[in-house]
Amino acid sequence: MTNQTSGTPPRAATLTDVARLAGVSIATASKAINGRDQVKAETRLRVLEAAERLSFAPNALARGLLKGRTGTVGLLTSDLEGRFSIPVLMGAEDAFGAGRVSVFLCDARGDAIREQHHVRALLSRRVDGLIVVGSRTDPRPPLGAEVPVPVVYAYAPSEDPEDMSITADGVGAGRLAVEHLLSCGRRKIAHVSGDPAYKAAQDRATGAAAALEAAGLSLVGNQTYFGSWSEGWGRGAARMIVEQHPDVDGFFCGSDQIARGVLDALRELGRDVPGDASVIGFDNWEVLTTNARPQLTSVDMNLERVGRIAAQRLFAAIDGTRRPGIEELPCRVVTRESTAPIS
Amino acid sequence: MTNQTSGTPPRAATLTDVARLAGVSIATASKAINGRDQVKAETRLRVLEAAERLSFAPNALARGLLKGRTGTVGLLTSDLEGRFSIPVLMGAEDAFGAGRVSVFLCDARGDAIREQHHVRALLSRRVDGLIVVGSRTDPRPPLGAEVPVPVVYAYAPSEDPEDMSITADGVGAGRLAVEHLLSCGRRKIAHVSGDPAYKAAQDRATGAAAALEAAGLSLVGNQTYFGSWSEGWGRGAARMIVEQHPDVDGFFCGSDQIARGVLDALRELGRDVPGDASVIGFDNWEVLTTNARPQLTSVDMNLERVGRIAAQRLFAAIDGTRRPGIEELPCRVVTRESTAPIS
DNA sequence: ATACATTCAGAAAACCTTTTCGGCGAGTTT
DNA sequence: AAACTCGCCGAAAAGGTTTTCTGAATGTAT
Repeated sequence: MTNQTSGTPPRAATLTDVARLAGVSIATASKAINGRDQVKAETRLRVLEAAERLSFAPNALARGLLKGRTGTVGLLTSDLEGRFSIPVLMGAEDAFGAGRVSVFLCDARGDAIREQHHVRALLSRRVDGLIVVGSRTDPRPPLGAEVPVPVVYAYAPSEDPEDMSITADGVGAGRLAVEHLLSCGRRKIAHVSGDPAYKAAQDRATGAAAALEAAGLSLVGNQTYFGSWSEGWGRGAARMIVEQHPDVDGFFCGSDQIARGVLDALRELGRDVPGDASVIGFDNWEVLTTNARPQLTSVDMNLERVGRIAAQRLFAAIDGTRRPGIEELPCRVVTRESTAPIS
Repeated sequence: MTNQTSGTPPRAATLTDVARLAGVSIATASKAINGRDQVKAETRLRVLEAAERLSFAPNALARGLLKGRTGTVGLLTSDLEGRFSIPVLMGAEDAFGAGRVSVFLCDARGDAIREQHHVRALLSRRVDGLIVVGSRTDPRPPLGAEVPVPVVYAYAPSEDPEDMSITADGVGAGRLAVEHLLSCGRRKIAHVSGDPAYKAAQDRATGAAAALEAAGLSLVGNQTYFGSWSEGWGRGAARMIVEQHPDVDGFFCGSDQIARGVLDALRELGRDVPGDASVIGFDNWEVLTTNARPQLTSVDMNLERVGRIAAQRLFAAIDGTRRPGIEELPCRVVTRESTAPIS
């Protein structure tokens, strides 16, 4: 009999069972198990043995009911599909797991109604706090004032500056990327980005322009080439730029997909990377960066860290230390073969 | 005042509050809210109004404690990193969300110790059931007989045939892929796969061989070309195969990454796809398939469906209807530009 | 007017744990 | 021997909900 349909008791062991088996009261059993004093060493041992024998696990519901804290949090994501939520979620899950907190996962799939529904369900389960994970860095409407527990917004900050938000520093990322290209000796740098409706795209462009200006330079073509976040756009943009500005020697791409397209186009145009031009991508998406030819340098937003910090802020808020405002975490450049000093 | 630090009561409304406001007993309030009879229509209305005013949400902990059912399940994944767990997880979350069940997410990161720890935590929270999601189709050791709630294994089946497992039909998938190539009129079909240590790789090879045999054919080179799941291997394998078997006209690839490599190599060798050869990938990973040139036909394992069905089976088991055994769900071919009848 | 059925509201128990407080017995002091 | 102190255990309450059962009030039949 390997499964639970057979003889095993359908009911999990309770403290009463343990106490009875150990021959003590439930009060004593509780104290023994929770390491309180007021209990003789020998008695404690008896209780612990009994608990072991019954594989007793204290009922977290009862405990939560009593203490007013459940040790659970809600993780509300707007789309699991996209690749940005997942790392944030992993970071948060990681941080909570270490703190004996369990995580409720809800996917609202970008639907406000569903989101409200999930919030209600989570509150009814008496979560101690909430993390709301978005898929873009554009600010989003807050959940509403009705929520009686602390809320932290991750990646997508809240529109309300009084809320707690953790996100990635897009402007800084743009600066970092360009500075990296500059440090490779590149001077004719083009910026191929995605949909200009994304705040992320605008921020990076701002940072890139700032870094160039600080070096007394400006973008090739005096503009950011906005388009879509796809390989196809990367290919098209690269061809166009090379034709119009044959002296281009650096590409800052808004995503790794775009960068893959740029790399492909450059190869087909007979331009060597990184010999003739350096290319840096964005997102540091392993499957794209390490399989590229050459392997792609990319900006990593440290999304797991965003998730971890969000978890920490939520912890603090639950303990009474609220720190309102938007916290922008720095990104980092992961260097691979596609960027190198001019040879 | 937009946040929860200010005036709002720190305590959520309770049934007692509602009852007091409505001027009835908590028993009556409970019955009114839960739609039981034994309550005059007019009274019910008063109670519901009061509940609304206080934005009352019944304490799920108390309810769970009382009824012995919490309406929660645990979703135990071995790695969130990999791209196979996520869709399964989404499917399950979807199915549960619709059934007013909340999901605890735990990532064991492939570590058995951490897994045990999470199982204990979940049992202590009195989940009604457990779904264990793996990242490979190789059977995995079961959780152990100690678990007093139903368990369903998803994607990675349990080694114990008495457990409930839902996975994808690898053999069938291999057959489907080859049949699709055959239906395009291809006769010289090569199979480029990944790490032969994966059961998935073996199963698909088995299915592919069977389908060819049924057509009186055999694989190009009379073997599956095993390697790694990477683009690099796809490129290398394609070059080798074209050299040794110039008449090859179909490639069944073990992953979309491999397929991308194959496509790249074929283009560089001057072979037109799908003119000279059809190429089919595996996993139907959007970012790879739709950005490929030409867009890549691929086998989709319907992983969301795997997750949904797992959730349904778990539901049934919780309600007492256990259905032991491994259930292999069919895959499907998603046709794009890279496969077409010989022109 | 009496016996009875019917409708609706409330009291109380149960779920399981934690914590406070009272009490009992043993050992110590004078 | 009396008065203490100290260490250890158990009774009981609290937390919020659901459900059963009792009881009160009203309406109906005789």
